[in-house]
Amino acid sequence: MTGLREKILTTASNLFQTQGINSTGVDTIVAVAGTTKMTLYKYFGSKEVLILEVLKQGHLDFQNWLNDKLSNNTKQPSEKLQKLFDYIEEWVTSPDFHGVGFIKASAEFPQEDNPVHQLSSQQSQQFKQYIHHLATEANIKDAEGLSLQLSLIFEGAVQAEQMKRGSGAIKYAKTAAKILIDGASTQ
Amino acid sequence: MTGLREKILTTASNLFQTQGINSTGVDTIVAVAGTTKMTLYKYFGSKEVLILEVLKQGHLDFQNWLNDKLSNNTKQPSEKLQKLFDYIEEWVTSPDFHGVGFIKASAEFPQEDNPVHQLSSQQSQQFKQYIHHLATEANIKDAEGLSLQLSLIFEGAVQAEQMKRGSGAIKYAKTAAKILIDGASTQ
DNA sequence: ATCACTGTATACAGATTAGTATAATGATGC
DNA sequence: GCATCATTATACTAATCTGTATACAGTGAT
Repeated sequence: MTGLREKILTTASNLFQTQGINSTGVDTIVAVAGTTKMTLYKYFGSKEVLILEVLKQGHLDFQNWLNDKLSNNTKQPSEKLQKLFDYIEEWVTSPDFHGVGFIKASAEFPQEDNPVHQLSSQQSQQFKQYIHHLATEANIKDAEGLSLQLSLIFEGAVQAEQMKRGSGAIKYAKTAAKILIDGASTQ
Repeated sequence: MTGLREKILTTASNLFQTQGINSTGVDTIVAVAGTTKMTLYKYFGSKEVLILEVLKQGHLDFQNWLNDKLSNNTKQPSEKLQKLFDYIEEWVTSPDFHGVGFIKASAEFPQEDNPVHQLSSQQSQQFKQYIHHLATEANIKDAEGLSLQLSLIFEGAVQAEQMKRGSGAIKYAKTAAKILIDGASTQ
């Protein structure tokens, strides 16, 4: 049971979030994680691989958490959509919230042929599709439009919350989501 | 009439947008701008100063453009709010749109004590206040809430449009804005 | 005890970065 | 013709970065 790989992953995730990805050197990561570069490069062949793994892990954690919450606490499909932003608020305001990786990563790696950009773009679409899935299950007519709008609000709120913690942006995002969902439901 | 300072500014702005700020070296900027580092450092004391000037210029350009559009094409205050996102769409889809600086900058410089982060955070707030001003003039009751929601949608749409050009995100943002404005108006 | 394995420690290579020092160029005005 | 000024060209420093090479320490199994 090594645990070192995970230690490096979470350390890198935190540093990327607080210092930025490009501004965080490999030396800093191993120093904070309490290991050496040799070990890091054994588990992750390059810094780029490490970045990709951090993104994958963060996305997986979020999706699993959200899916569990919705599965356990709601029964009807329409309820899932309604409560979506309640759980997003819970996630964003939780003390161990360390940002949404793909939003920052796409800003730091804007070139479309870059693997990091491609993964974060893909994750962004994946999240939008998840909302789309919830919307169609809830019998929303314009599921495509609503899911795009809700993902816009999500990204905007996370961006705002990242920019200034405790700004309350997520609260207004929640009410905006409710309005848009109601509007799309009675159509 | 030098023009060199402006040439460096616009070149840097384009490169920051397409390649990222941290990924764009000073050597690249002067090479593309067709000048030398000596000249760049004469006009801008450091790369950080250059970044700040690029942000200031971009924000100024956007605000002037938007303000002129609203002043010339609308008469009643409520009309301004209604047409806000029409002009934002025009701005975002224009061929010389090179992104919204403060959104990317805050992602690349997440540390709150960083001057670049502070400026971009300040510009984000300034834009929100501008919407707040439009909302109060239009006699919106919860102007604070609506302006926050609209700025969320704005940032989300720009983020999405930056991530994938021509994604159509701005179209759905526009209808979302209309719904939220109407909801806040009849309250 | 020896072997295999994981991780440490440290030094280094090679590339890239921001920023500076110095000399040369070219145009303008007097 | 001469001085002034902005700009260029080029070389350099010093720091930082990713990634690697090498020698060493500890641990567990047989």
